[in-house]
Amino acid sequence: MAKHKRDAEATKARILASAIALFSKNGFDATTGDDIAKESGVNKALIYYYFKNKAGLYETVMSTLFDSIYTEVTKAEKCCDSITAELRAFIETYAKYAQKYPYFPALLLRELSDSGAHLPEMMFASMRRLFVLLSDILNRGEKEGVFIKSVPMVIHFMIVGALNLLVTTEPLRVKAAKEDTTVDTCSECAMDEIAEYIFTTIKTALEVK
Amino acid sequence: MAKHKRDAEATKARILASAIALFSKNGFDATTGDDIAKESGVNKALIYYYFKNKAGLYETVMSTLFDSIYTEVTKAEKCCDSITAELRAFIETYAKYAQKYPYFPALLLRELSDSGAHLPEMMFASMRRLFVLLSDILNRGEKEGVFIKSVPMVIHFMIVGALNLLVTTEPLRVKAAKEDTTVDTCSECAMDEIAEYIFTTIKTALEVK
Amino acid sequence: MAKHKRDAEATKARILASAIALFSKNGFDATTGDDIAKESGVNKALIYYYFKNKAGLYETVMSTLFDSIYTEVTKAEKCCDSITAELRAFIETYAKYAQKYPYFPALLLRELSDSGAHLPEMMFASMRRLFVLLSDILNRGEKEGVFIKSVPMVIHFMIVGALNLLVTTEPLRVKAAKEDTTVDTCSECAMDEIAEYIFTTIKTALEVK
Amino acid sequence: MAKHKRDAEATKARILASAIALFSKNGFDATTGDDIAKESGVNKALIYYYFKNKAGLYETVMSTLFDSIYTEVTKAEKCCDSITAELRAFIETYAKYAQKYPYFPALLLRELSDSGAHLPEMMFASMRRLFVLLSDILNRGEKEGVFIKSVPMVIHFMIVGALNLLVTTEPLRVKAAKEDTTVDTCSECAMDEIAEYIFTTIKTALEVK
DNA sequence: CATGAATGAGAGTTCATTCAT
DNA sequence: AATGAATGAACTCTCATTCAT
Repeated sequence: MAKHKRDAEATKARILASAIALFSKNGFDATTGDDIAKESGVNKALIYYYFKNKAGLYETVMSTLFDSIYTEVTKAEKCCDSITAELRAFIETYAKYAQKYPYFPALLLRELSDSGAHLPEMMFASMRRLFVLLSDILNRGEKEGVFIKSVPMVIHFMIVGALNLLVTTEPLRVKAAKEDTTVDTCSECAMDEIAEYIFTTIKTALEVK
Repeated sequence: MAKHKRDAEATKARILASAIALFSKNGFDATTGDDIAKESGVNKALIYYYFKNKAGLYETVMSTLFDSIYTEVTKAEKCCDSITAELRAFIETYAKYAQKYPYFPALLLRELSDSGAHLPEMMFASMRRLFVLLSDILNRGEKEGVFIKSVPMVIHFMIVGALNLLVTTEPLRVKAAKEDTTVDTCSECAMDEIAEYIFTTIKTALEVK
Repeated sequence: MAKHKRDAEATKARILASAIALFSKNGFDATTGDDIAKESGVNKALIYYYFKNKAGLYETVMSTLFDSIYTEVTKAEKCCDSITAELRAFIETYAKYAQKYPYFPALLLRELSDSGAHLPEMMFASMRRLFVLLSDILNRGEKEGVFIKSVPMVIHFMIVGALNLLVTTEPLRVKAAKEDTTVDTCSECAMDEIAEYIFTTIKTALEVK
Repeated sequence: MAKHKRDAEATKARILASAIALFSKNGFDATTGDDIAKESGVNKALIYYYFKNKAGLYETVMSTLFDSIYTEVTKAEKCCDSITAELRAFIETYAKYAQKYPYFPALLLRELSDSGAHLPEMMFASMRRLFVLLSDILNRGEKEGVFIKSVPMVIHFMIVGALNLLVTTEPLRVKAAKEDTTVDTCSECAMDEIAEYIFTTIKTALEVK
């Protein structure tokens, strides 16, 4: 009779995993409680038991993802001996993450396109933490005479904006390439090549000659 | 309430204007027919009379905006005598447009974050036209020996991605600046300064020395 | 500019014709003003100009049909020299009419299945007139010693009920015949053969031997 | 209002019962979800919880009724020792059923008047099963030399058509009797008398003399 | 006579959420 | 911890009908 063993943590995790997948595929509004229940194989009411309500579940989803990317980027950054290498690590890691969890850029864009209306504090803080990481690299570079004086916020958005768009538009770009071969939409570029190219571009622009 | 004047074009335009505003503020799902009717002061059924259904209205909204930006960018580009000036015009005009219609980047991001699931053909075509414009500038620059060989798609997304994010995150960045003064989120940067800075950055990266 | 000549009668007739066709195909509820307007090529508002409202149009449709069948049956009946021939004429004419205007039985059944809730007086009177015709035949036959004493209402419904059902179920019976050849659904019976068979059956049952 | 007991079967049955009553009184289109909800005392959304949608509920209603009548007629038929008695049992049972569930003929007529446009397979099959029953009686009668060769489909419709019309028109006939006493609309005939009369008529017509 | 524009009322359906077990 | 039953509030869309020209 008992369909599922009474393992609170496991159940909660299953709900969360399904929620991540569905929210990123369809967005907040288009994802229903029934969808999540079905996908995770639990009863709908359990979602409310564990996460209070839909918004609460969404918050948890977003924090989980942000924490995860922050952790990875921080880790990657440490193991470098030059500022330039740190910059490359930042871009590479973000790119890898965006590729590994392709739903993350989608969620991020969606969230930002709301002007952060629903953006809870925790998410907001997580986003800032990521920016501070890059900002710090650029500032140290400037002090050490490696980089010229820059506007980190803009550089950050050039990197992150480009990576997010490249990931989310991939299917579109492939489609475009098939329909019109005269325009190169970078439909066959690998993510690490792209990351390297962005790194080179930014480096060229900022480097003290 | 006030029975309305029987001016089809005006009424249709009022509906469209309200729809642009509301879709961009709240997105497709969170904008209801009642919202649009109230905002535009018309009877809800009229929306269906003129636009068949909600999706039809949305499509019209998006095409209108894309046509509009394409027209503006094309116009601006013509009046230049150097390739570099053309690049500057492209970036400046896009920035101006994003500022003039702050809902546009929001809608664009939202649409792209769907991987073009709902993206109708017309919108897709419009997006590509815009990219072709920049791609052409970069390619001509390369031929004339002004620019090094580049990957236009990535450059395009660095420009457009940054501008979109800067516009949509503005309120967030202002908020962040108030809470934490140690990190500069470019909260007081003017849009034309930002455009100029992005132009300089890209130019520096691409210019043949 | 003027799409249609201003011929009141013609326009009214076009509306009526379309209404007959559509009401019979889809019933009262499922037929919309827009349907009728489109089918008849006139503006929707004109329907209200000529027929007050949807119910009014429906009434007119039904009276028109009933008058028409009553006229035909009366005409047919006159040209006979024996009571039995009159009975045959009644059945034959009803059958012919039902075949010629296959929507009529449909409308009639639909109307009756409402227990006459919407049935306006005029229609009710028309229906009764038809029955009186048959009732009179049977009564005279009884007086003249040709027919046994009968219950005209039941005989009437045996005739009319069978004919109506045979007409309306024709497509169904054809379909059934294709799917299962072991049961004969009279799918290839001609309407006049059916009429003759019903006549024979009733005659055999009522005839004084 | 009164929060309801959590008895799924009972609730479902209440919805079904109300739906049977309302669909037959007002037809498919004129019966609203609100009507059914109110009549059955449940929340409107529950209808969709149990029956998916309005059409699904309708289908269930029709199958229920058809199954029920088929069961009754089959049962009645078994307990007879002569073919003639079987015929009588068929007619009597159908008449009884039509009287017991006066909405059934109404629904049937309505459904047929659509030429089976919405008629789902199950209903179609049920209708055929009923006819096969009568067809079998007549064929066996013919083989045994009791009945002359007949056209079962027409006989079936004479019986069923008459019974359906007599039940559904009852209020109309009573009304007619009050308004005009010169025409006998069988307004005081009992259903079993009518059934007996139809049986006698058909028997007289088909019997080998 | 004829039309396009406009409206109000309601219909079917969905969904986040809660209750009872 | 887990579930099926139940609810209320919305939401999209339709349609009969009327208004203004």
